[in-house]
Amino acid sequence: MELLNTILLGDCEQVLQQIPDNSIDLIFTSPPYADQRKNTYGGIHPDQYVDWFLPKAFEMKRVLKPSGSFVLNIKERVVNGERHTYVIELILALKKQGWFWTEEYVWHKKNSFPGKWPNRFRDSWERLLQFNKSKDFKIFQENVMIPVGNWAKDRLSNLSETDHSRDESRVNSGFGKNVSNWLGRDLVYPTNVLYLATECSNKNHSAVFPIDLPKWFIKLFTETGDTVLDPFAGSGTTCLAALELGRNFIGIDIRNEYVELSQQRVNEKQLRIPSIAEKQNKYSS
Amino acid sequence: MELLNTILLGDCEQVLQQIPDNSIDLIFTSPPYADQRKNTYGGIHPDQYVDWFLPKAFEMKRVLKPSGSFVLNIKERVVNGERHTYVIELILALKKQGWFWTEEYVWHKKNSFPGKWPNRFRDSWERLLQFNKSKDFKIFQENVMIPVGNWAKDRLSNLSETDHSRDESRVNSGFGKNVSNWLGRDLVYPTNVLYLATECSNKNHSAVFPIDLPKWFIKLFTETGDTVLDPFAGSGTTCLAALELGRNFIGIDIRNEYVELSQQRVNEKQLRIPSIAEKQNKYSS
DNA sequence: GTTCCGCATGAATCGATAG
DNA sequence: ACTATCGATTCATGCGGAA
Repeated sequence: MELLNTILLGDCEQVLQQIPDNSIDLIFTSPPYADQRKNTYGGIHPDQYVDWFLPKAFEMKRVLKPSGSFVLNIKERVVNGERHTYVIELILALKKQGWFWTEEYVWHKKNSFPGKWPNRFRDSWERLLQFNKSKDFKIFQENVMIPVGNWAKDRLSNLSETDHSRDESRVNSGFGKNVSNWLGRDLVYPTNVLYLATECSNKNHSAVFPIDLPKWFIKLFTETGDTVLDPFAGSGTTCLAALELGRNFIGIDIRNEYVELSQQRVNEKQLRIPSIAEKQNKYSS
Repeated sequence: MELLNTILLGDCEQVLQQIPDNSIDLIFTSPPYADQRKNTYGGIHPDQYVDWFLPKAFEMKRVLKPSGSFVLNIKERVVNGERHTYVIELILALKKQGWFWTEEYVWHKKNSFPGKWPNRFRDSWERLLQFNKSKDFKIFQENVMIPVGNWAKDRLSNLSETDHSRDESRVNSGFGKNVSNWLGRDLVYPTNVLYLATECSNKNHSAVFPIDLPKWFIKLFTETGDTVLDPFAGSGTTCLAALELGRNFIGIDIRNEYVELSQQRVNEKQLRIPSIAEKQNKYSS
């Protein structure tokens, strides 16, 4: 498939039609949040969000393998003093479309957006909704195992560590660590809460989620050589994660500048790490 | 009101009718989870959960003051390999009943229930749904402020500290700490994720949530002398929390052995801490 | 090379002001 | 009255520059 390892320009509802049935192993995406990035994305009104999303989800369901998973990163915004219901309505609508709602993971954000309001605190978590076509989906739980809880203790006793102050501790689900360093230690399974920080000090592009987020689900739900799709690719973080893990990727975005940015980030990565580029060639057709 | 500071026996749908309109400042409760505690509570089938809950919520809405809040601790269970939708359907139904869905807090459990399943990880979080009758509800955000985030940094640079390994730091929302120790330090507001442990070492009763959970919301949404209601009191943790914080409480449970247990726990607390008992007398009518 | 400090930067929300 | 825009608020992170 010549679409592999490219970023495609257009509305995913149309672009997805180029992709064959049952050809994708994992869809990981963070769609534009309702009415949120009005300036850059057109802005979907909360009341119309479900109707806007459903036809796209229909195509996603078609291209996903029966063994594949669909992970949706989303959070409803506050409208008129209360949480809007478009996300939970979307869950019900996707079920009606034939998806199984397998699980709801939580991304507990280390650094949430600051602010103070009279009736609420800072929003420090987002949903990661897992949907499946079949109850018999691929999963590789061992791939995301983490060192047993007392790692912070070991680390802090080693005084040569640079930044004692950053306590990633037991709530950290093993992100950003080279797990191979922990071979020989006891590994345990993580939970359905992922505790990690947003990457906010980016130079040009503002990734809305850290790369460790798609990486975690790519490791959990796919094998080397599988294909990952992000129909709302944005700055291309999902594609980059797939590339770094030796998976194929397909990205789609409706905004030309983001397609170019994603392609550029991916190209840089391929050049910078030849071993990955070689791997990549091996798996692309 | 002679009902104050008692645990009442019966189905809350009926018992609540004894309570006057607009007389409760906070409802904090963890209702029986669908089909979960079948042996001890009768067990409500997931598909009937909303219908079962709604008439009770109607009475709760009647007794709650317009300035009050209703906090519902709940989590949907897995049915047939996927998350059941009764909780999100309940949110929609409560909105239709006239409640505002102000916020969804997350309880991120430090120590979640152990176990291993082939298609999911341990469930490490629960929902804390905040509903209101009015958008102009009482809230005292200062009461739950926590020490500023660089706690770990300050602490770790002080090498005389005994327990470096206890990095509860910023994800800990101040639970279990005596905040008065932090006077003079900078305090910041917490987020909408509460990170605390379950209490697993109970003697006779199995509390489904730690006492710090109701305490946090009692401090946030009520003042001394206000009245807290738990219509599914269970082992009485909410009532105990209210008592310890100098609030009045009303507990309701349908199971006689739990009413007795709650009453016993409350009595012990009143005897053990005379100052609280005195306060209590002052505020009960 | 390390450590420390300062600073910009966010999937935000509310209330006031302006059209 | 209803919608659109703008300023104030707030804090963990990661970067760069300085000691």
